[in-house]
Amino acid sequence: MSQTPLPYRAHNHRACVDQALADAHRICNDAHARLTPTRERVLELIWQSHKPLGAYDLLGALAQEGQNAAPPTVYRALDFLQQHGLVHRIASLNAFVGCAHAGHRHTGFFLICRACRNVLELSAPQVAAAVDKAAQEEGFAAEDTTLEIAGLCPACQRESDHD
Amino acid sequence: MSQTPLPYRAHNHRACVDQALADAHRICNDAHARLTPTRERVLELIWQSHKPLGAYDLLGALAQEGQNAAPPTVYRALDFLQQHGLVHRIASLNAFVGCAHAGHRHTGFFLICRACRNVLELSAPQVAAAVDKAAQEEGFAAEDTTLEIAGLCPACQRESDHD
DNA sequence: GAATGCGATGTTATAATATTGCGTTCATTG
DNA sequence: CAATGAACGCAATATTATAACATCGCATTC
Repeated sequence: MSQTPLPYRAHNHRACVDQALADAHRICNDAHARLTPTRERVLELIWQSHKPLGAYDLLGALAQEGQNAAPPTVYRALDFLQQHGLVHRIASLNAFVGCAHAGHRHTGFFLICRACRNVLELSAPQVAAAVDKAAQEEGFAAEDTTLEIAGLCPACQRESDHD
Repeated sequence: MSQTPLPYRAHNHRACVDQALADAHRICNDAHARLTPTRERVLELIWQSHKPLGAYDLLGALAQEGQNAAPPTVYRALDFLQQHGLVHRIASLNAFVGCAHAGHRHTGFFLICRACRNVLELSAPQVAAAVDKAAQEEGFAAEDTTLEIAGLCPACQRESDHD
């Protein structure tokens, strides 16, 4: 784990995918959950892309590989992966990304570049704390937080300066 | 209808809807935008419900009133209302709510009760600040923030205690 | 008053996303 | 090995959203 490489930073992508898969195996093993071939393949596709993938993107990729998959196949795999904290759903995009902190408790939080479509997952305790505090002041019992920030990543800001 | 409680607080609902419509008229007037009958009716339906309404809920309501509306009619009205800050889209629900702070600059932020489905919109500067800070630390230029918190409102927490 | 431009609306079709239900297969365990 | 339950295949359908193009009404201008 540690040192998780990020979209905005060059990294050895193959290694990063392998690491994610290895983590997933470990996590599922510990949870007595079955990381079946389809589930693993879906997770791998998501990590390979490193950008949010829609369910039907995944479906298309599986179809190309000869797996005769229907929508439920993909949605079930995604449900499983979400339940085990291996992927996140980005509500504002109807798409899925690999979880950068699988296995850790965290309130994820996403920076979504509208230009290059990369997504950076942060785990910012001070943000989570501010949110919890605001909720508590209303007597609200928070269970699940969706926090997605669209904008421009550093690289794409430079790009748009050139115009 | 009647007596639909404003999220977590009793209030005169008819007056609350009227107020929202009056505000909307003023805001559109100031912006030289046309709050046409369909747009106004959609906004009114949203406020009357006081809970998130889906586009097809609205479509159904319009149909019942004899308006022969197709999906684009509703989506266009919703686009207009969003652009003028009169409604918000709740990404995690694919639904729409009236904006509680129309006309004010704000980064909205929603507490969504999973039991009664009421939504409370907050404008919490300290949360917005924490989010901006975290984004800036990554060099990310934030443009649009989606912050939606699902959980249980105070009333529904008491309900579930009774079980 | 005809011509023009333009925002709003109507209409049809279709795209994109997601779920239900049911029967079958397969791994595990007793 | 039989029973169990999770996972999967498959067909159909539900839900959410957009594209493309025609039309209407109204203000401006000639």
